[in-house]
Amino acid sequence: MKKAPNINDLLPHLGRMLSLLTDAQRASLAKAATVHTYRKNELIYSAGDHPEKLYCLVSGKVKICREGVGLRTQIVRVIRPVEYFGYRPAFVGENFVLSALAFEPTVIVCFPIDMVMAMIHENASLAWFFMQRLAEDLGRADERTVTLTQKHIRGRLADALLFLKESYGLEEDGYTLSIYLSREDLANLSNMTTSNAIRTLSAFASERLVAVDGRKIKILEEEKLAKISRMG
Amino acid sequence: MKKAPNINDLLPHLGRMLSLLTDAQRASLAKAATVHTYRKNELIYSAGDHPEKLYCLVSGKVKICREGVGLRTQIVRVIRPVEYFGYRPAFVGENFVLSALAFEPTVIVCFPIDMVMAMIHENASLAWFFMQRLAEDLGRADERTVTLTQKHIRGRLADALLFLKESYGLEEDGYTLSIYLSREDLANLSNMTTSNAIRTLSAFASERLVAVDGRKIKILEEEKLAKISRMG
DNA sequence: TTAATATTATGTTTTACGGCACAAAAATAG
DNA sequence: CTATTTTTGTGCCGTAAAACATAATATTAA
Repeated sequence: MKKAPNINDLLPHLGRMLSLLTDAQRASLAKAATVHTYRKNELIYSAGDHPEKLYCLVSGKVKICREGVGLRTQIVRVIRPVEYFGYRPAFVGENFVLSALAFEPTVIVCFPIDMVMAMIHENASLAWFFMQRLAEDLGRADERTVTLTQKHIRGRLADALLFLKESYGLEEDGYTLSIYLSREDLANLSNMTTSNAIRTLSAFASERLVAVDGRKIKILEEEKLAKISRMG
Repeated sequence: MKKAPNINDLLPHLGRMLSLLTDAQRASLAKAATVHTYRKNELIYSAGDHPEKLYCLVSGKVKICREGVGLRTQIVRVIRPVEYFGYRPAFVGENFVLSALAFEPTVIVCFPIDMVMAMIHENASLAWFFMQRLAEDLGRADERTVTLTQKHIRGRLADALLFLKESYGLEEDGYTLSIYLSREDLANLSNMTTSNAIRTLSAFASERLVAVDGRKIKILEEEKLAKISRMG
């Protein structure tokens, strides 16, 4: 039963951000909102683009990536429903530094970022909302830097697996990660080569820490993975 | 001519943050403000502490550090006058994750963070001020992760040197970094061992990219350092 | 002053991990 | 269905950088 995405249907599902607005503000935003759907691996925005929109992920999964030295891609963070993203560069008058891509079929609602910023300037609650998001992201970014620079391969992969569990949760069986990603994505998330992601994941599988079936990954020994992550 | 730090003398030097406040707000903050001086390497706050203050660096230099795996320290960012710091954890109800230490003799003005947060909730301009700081820091943090994970030692050290120039500037001669730090600090900033920081700095010196005299570092070939940084 | 400690410097060894080559399997196209 | 491309899986090799060892200086303390 597929329905065409309709803004008015989606508005009730955009989290508590809208509830922080005055009725007038909410009405203007709703009027200016647009809905977009993306296919697997489709680009949402690209590093270098001028930011015009505030993005809200309604359904699907999104990765925020950075091209590093010599085309080496890093997955910097991931977005789950219902989260807002893509606002940081606009706040500081920069173009996008990171790119956003859909992991899987995805629906996004966009608002004009200038309109949102104008509202932030006259609505401290709204400002507070985005401050908290930024503060959370900054905390995670600092954490991530230490993980990626100081932990060894096993620690980094264990970290990535637990991070995916935290971010997107498990399927009904209580074990299987509900995101299926390629070994390459897994490598980009844990800052290693694809070969090493494959190798290390196999090692985890033979140690019965995880069970792997294609792109399906079951987390069998969360505690032991957490320990590996802590030890480096 | 040494004068005891006096709050009323310092208030005019706390940047434009105070100008965003109402007269009443500014008066309350001024009343509650405290001044603190720190000696070289003295701890300002420590990871795990409960955040109670907003810190404003009036004079001196401060490093924000993180203890990683097995006591390995990273310098995550540095603070220059007049910058505010130490507010992120309070915004998200966490304890400090990072520690702050004085690089050199330092004067700091503190405000009760609860009072500041209350003002943020009713003053969108103030909120906007901190949002911008967070957005800038987040951008730098993402950038830094790529640098530290993907660049080789020479690139990372070149990066650190240019970063120090950006952050604290040069002395009157137009070459000498105005911050003098130990090789260990330099290593912690560029995520390498002290030995490698020493070795690589010596290499830069023999290539006439920098001139080193103890802890005094002259940047001779900024362009070439920038190139080394870009190349990885 | 001498002693003790911290910092800087350099050489040697070890190793984690990237790079590469090449199958095997799976997905996609024609 | 077969052909082509993409993804996954393994093995081997080279090397960047950590680990370790040990001086040679500074710096601080006594």
